[in-house]
Amino acid sequence: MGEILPYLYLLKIGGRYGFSMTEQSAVNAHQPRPNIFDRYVCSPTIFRSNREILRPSYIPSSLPHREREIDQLAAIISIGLNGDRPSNVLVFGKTGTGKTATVRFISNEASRMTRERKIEFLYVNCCEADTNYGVVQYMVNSFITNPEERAPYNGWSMERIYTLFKEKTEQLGRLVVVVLDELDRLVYKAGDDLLYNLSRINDDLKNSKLSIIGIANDLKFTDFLDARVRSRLGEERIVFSPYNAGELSDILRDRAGLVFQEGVLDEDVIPLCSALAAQEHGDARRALELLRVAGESAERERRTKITAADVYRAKEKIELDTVSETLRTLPYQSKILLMSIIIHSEKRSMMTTGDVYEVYRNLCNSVGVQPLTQRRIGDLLSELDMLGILRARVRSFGRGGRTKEVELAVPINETRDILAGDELLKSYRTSHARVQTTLI
DNA sequence: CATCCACAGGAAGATCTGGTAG
DNA sequence: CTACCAGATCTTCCTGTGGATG
Repeated sequence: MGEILPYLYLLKIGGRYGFSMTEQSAVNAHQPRPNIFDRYVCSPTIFRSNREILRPSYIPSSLPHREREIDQLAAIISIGLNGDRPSNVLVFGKTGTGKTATVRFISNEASRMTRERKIEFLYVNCCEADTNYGVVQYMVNSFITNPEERAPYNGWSMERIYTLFKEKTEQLGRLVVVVLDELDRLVYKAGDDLLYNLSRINDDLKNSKLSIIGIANDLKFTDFLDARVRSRLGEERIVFSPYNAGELSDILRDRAGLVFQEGVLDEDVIPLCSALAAQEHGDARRALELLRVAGESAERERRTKITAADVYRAKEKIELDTVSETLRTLPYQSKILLMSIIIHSEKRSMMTTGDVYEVYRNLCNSVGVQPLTQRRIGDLLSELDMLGILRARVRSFGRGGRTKEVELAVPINETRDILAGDELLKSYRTSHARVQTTLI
């Protein structure tokens, strides 16, 4: 019998609580006695239509400053409308440069081009389906309408699910364009086996053809591909450059016109959102988010104007929300580790892997959890560094050895509070005093 | 200039999870 | 029930190393 690890159960607690109020729930609000939601369901003073238009999932009817890229991609895909197989394409660009929007735009256009659909687009986000099996399973299931026939999340062999995918593609009898968004993530995590198979699938297909559009942030990910895969996949390349502040302003103005009531935006709001987002590698997604959150905060306070101050506040809110969401969804062991770092930070802000590990072991003991090995903790520290929660850099102290120097990169008190909101708190509160004494 | 500390971090493989299939 | 699957997580074992120090 395997040992039961207690953290598996404790981990379940403290999940996500964020309920978002939908437009529909507002409809049921008129009742004889005052409803608690009344004061939130105010008259439309700020937003005039669906604020979803400001979310990244929304595909607008035109994409300003992406005409060249749209042309390039359309030229490639149009080959498919004549019954031939378009080249595989790799699309590169930083987050929020309009890669996904452009590809989706093209796929929408291609789909309504002819009455009988000649091209079937399969969109897969490789962040959500982030394993080879996961991607194929997702693609197979998007062919299947009957829920009882859907492929399971696990249990099947890779070969079985891949064969089914080939069969389904073949049955379709037309061009299938597979869009693999965030492809670099998949390759880093799961290698290029799937790409190898997909890129030569046409050898086995008679009635159908398959093309691949790979979307990636990182230009260098192709270095990790097998040479054959690299040449087959990168038949065409399109690079999206970041938007500059002026271009971001155009995008924001377009969308703001659709979403906001006339005259609610102070004139410096859009330039400010654009400037802030331009600092972050021209991320349109960020610019739109700033605008939306600023609008929501003005609405909540029942004001009729959105000001620059709202934008600055939105910026802070977004940053804080991102961090606290990351903290809340951390695995249990990482939370214990982070708590150890906080405990140590109260004495000294800089620490080495060895320091952290000692505190961590003590904390595990007092909480009653089996501690992980130092090797593993080293990896977890690197993960927390990647998430931006820590700063961990490798440093040599000569004869003092070579180690990671670790420092907390988020505010200590807020972080402790968020971690303490978890079940961990109960153990931590009771054990805190003991841990403190064992440290000295 | 060799030594040596305190790890870093790669490789391989064990263990566990949540499933299918016979 | 057993055999098997993919993937996540973690351990064991290992070689490598920057630079202060004797």
